[in-house]
Amino acid sequence: MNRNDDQLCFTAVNEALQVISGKWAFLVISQLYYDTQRFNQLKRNLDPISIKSLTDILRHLEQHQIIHRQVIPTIPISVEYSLTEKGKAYRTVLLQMRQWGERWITNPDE
Amino acid sequence: MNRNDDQLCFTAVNEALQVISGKWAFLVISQLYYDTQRFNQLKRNLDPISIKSLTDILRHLEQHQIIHRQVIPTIPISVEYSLTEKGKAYRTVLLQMRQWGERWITNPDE
DNA sequence: CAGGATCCAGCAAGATACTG
DNA sequence: CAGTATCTTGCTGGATCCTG
Repeated sequence: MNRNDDQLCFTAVNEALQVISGKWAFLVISQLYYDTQRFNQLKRNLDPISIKSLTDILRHLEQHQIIHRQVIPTIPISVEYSLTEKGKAYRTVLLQMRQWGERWITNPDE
Repeated sequence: MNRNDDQLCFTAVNEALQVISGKWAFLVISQLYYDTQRFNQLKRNLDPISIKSLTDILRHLEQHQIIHRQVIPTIPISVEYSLTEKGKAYRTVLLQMRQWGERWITNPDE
């Protein structure tokens, strides 16, 4: 590993940080990993999230192309949210966080 | 990779997220990776950070045992900040973020 | 040099009411 | 069902002044 491999690129890391900024982004991504979900389904699973917070974070993730929003023109309308490839790839970051967390929280003294 | 390897553990991931919450934590960790640094040295390198923001984030990282604070009783006093092992290990998370960022920002369409 | 204390603006996020 | 609109509050982060 040379110095370049080791350096952090501000732009790249910052983009990654913005994706999970806020209180709920990580949980939304977790929810969508295994299933496409509709709005109210997400709301139930993320209880006690407010409608506003949920819509805000969904818009945020959509702008960053982490999730895809598909409107299904039934009556009443329904909207499905799913992870994009970019969003699915983000899981490697979250898994690395989990690893670090487990290593240093569960067994902090080893 | 079985399902368990793939699942995100809320507590572990959340701890990892709290570490880099806020605007400056990531940059402080970057700064300290190669060198121990004193307060004003950090302040210069992180310009335009305010004194308050810097002290806040240093306290925050110290509480999470990411950095170590050592007072050196010279006159005037000087204080050295360095990464703990836990803090150094966090770099794997940031490097994973960099990788993801470079893959999906620099070449978003591949 | 390395902060502590105080004040304040701006944004995040919750509660509530309403709509196609 | 899936939101939008509005109001309100709590916290983040910057500016300024002060200190051992």
